[in-house]
Amino acid sequence: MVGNIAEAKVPQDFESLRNLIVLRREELPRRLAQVAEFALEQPDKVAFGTVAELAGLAGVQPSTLVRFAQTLGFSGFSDLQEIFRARLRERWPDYSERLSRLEARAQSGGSLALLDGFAEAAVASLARLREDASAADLDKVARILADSRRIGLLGQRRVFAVTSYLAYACAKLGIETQLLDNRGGMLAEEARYLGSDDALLAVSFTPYTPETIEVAAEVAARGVPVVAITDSPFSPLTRSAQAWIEVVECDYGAFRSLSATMTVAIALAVSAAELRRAGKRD
Amino acid sequence: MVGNIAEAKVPQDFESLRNLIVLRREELPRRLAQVAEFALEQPDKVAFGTVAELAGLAGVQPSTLVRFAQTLGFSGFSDLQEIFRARLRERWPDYSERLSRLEARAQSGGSLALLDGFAEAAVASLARLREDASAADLDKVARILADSRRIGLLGQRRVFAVTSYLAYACAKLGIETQLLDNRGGMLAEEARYLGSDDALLAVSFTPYTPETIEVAAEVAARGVPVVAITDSPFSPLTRSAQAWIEVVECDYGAFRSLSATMTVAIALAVSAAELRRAGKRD
DNA sequence: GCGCATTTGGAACAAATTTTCCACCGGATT
DNA sequence: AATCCGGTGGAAAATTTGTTCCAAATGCGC
Repeated sequence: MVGNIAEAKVPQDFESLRNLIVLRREELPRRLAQVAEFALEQPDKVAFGTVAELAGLAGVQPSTLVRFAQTLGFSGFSDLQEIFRARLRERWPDYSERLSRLEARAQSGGSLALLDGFAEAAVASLARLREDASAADLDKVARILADSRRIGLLGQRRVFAVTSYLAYACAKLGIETQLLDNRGGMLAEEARYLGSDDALLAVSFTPYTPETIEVAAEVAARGVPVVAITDSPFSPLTRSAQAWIEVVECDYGAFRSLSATMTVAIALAVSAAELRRAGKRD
Repeated sequence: MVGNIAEAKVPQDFESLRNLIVLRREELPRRLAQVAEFALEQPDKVAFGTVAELAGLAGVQPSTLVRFAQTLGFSGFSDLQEIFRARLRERWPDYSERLSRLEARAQSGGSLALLDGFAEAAVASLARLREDASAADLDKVARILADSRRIGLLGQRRVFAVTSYLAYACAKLGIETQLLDNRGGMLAEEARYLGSDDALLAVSFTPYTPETIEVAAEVAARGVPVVAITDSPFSPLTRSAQAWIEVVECDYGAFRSLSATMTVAIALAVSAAELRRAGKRD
């Protein structure tokens, strides 16, 4: 007989697994207790190792590991290991899963549920942004923007909101901008006035708007510094850009959040303004 | 022959692996490129999954994964995977260490610190939104928007980003809109075309843009339903609006976040679209 | 439009890993 | 002191997993 029939349920997350192990530590036989200690001391190793490796590290036989898992109520060692792996994977509590659960709820109801969903997606995007943001990239982009006389702002369709917001913020910050808004279909002409002492900030996400890509490429070819905010290193924008920032937004339903992008945008604008002020003082 | 003999060396850490993949993305055949994108988008999954699982997720054959690894210079998929695992292992130094790193970079200044600050403000705004949002108000506004033939979108200066985003989203959702963008200073004239079977969604925050207030009042006086997103019950917009939603954004430095407002906006648009669809079915 | 080279899918194969099984050990009980 | 019983080690079995191979498909240049 393995384990105690009375034990309510097998733990599904690391927290409860840990509690269970601590609780039963006393009553476990010698070798199993040895495994218990090892597991709690080296959870990272447990997540990655094979049974044979871990058995070696813990100083027991492979079969003991399996027995240990079964004593805890798992069907085998693999099931137990999955919990250790999930712990590593879910650095911040699994957002994709929560989002899909929210999506289910939204079917049933009302605009509040929708709001919840979009808010959740926005928070997730922001969390991911803070986790992944690279200081080097941000500084590089801000530097280029700060050193330019005037900044062209290029973003069509969904991200036009971002560039128009930037146009407002930059105006407030005393940075000269030109919002390339494709008014009258004159995007290419609007971009023509950017010179090599100016800069272009291009924003585009999948599916990339062709005009944005083309104009960015054209401008870059003319020797104007181009920087970008985009969603993947494979984005066609990265070919034209001297520096770029990667922003991955989470979707909810058919719509993607814009919060992380807006946040990056405003941070860049303020950062560039500060660099300018610092530069002027010299 | 797999890969290019000339390629100097196989990457030993995630950073250089990432660079290599980005670099060679262009010249890779279709399926291998597909794997490349998947790998960079879901590095966590790659770290733990088996070849078969990952092949399923990436939408390719198991053999393609192996080929991908070999093309990059690894002997097989397992070698490649080891790098993804190492990344995950090193990523979790400690929880406390990560927190202090966040603190440290806030102190250190630079654009990362700014980004953190703005992200923090955005998250706070979103949290507050979810606390305070009233289902009744949301539903009422959505209802009015759903019942209108066409929606006028009014928002100047800082919140123009919100209305222009709404114009995009509504177009996608099949809702007819008119973006009142004050082009050529013709705001009042643009608004004149809204009739009593249309609706106006006005957005304005302190300090309220006078034109927005005036146009909203004028339109309301003509019997056009007006709804609003604003920041206080005392906002002048609430006088003209049949229903409104209160959104309080947090500032960081001199700039206020827009995340909560954008989130409310998109939720309203989708909600209105759903109500319309439900209505049409009757 | 034809032939070539490259890429792709899928199945077969080999290696590795997990799990099961059983004999043996050691301590407690009668 | 004999016996019983849970615990343990190790090896064998079963399963899973990574890799290789080859035929079909695809794209490309002539």
